[in-house]
Amino acid sequence: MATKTRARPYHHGDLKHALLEASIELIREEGVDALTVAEVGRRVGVSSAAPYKHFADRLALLRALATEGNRRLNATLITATEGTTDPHEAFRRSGVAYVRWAAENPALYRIATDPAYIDYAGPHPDEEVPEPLKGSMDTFWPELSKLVRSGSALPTSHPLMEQLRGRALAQGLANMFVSGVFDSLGIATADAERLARAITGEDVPATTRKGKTSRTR
Amino acid sequence: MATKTRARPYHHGDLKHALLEASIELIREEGVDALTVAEVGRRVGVSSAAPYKHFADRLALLRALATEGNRRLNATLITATEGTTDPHEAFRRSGVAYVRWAAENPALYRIATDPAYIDYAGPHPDEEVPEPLKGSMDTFWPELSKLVRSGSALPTSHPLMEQLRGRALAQGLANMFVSGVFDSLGIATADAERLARAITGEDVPATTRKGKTSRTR
DNA sequence: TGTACATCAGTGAACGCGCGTTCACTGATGTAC
DNA sequence: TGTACATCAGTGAACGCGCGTTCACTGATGTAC
Repeated sequence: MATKTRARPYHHGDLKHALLEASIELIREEGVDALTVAEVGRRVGVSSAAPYKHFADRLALLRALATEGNRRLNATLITATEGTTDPHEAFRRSGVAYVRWAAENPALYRIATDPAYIDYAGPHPDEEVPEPLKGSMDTFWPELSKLVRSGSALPTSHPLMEQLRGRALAQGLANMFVSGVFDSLGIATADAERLARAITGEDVPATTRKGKTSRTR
Repeated sequence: MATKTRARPYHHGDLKHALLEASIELIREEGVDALTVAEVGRRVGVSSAAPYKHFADRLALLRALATEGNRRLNATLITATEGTTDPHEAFRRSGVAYVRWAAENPALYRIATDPAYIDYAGPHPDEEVPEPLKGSMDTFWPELSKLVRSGSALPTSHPLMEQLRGRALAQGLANMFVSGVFDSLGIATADAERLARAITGEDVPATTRKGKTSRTR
């Protein structure tokens, strides 16, 4: 999709997509606050009014970004669980993948989980339905809602409690990465997986330092 | 509007404190984005330039807010663990208190944990040292940093891993509340504690609906 | 096949707005003698 | 005790800025006949 620097076609071709792409790059480089309609247009090499042909307003752009972020995150989770039949293992893998994705895409992760831009009750009527979001764990939140609101007992071993614990764990760890605690402590992003594994119940072996010649593969 | 008709004293007396207080109220009511220097001044009934006599710029105000938020959160945690000698129980209680505080102060919690406004390596040189922050768990992050960077093994049962797990759990759950998932599902903030307990390993009994003895659903 | 015309996707200038911040000022307070 | 003066805390007007958004426009494309 990388357009070569030939004489710019008078119509962009796929401006909407390009705008989203540029937005993602922008927030990655300069943070969420740097995202302005004008700047995104600038990056794509288009007038500051052009984006309004594809997004009603700034909020619509943010919402589209959130949708795209969730689409990518979800795709990552699905990929991570491929090849496993054990649901427990699948759940753990997706947790690790979740943390890693968040650590690698902090800005987009933030937008994708910001209630201002998403709607847990479903997509906004004026937005396209994010197909892949209708994943396997789609029923989790409604089920949890019903359980809690019924006022019934919440045994620790309840499947929903265990799933919630797993999600909270992953989200909390992801949050730590995104919030920059580790950065300011000098812990590399690459260690996300090690910590995630250790926390989710796997004994993580020592790394063979100095030269990165890891024998254990 | 003019608040009390009492002849306004020409000097406010404790404007700095009043500005922080007004800021907290403002973000609680209208969200973090609504926080502007001008609006805060307006709320206190003071000119828009007045705050600059106490805060160098907008960022300094935000940082002071973050510091104050952490001070309050930490005080809450300390209170929550009073009266227990069992460190395990103390840790769990502080986790529950953490989630509850975050659920009740979402906007302030956000600012207080935003890396843009805090510095995990210590307070900024131009800021006052937040005394109570030097709490009991002060050594956690440095210790974790040393452990991870040493590249040594990370057994699941390692005390630091267990503490990190607890923190991630609390932070994840807090995040869920702050991010509004539960709100949009109709789960009341009051249920924060029940969920937090269930997740941290306590079997939570059914609620006896006071006043609402409805079995009919 | 060519022509006419509707529609689409961008342009570029302009706007109003509220923000952060500065500045010269003034009214009140503290203090030295 | 009073007086003089430095310092402090707040005022109110003003500024430049960049943002979001609108608007009349134009160049390119699609389509009916």
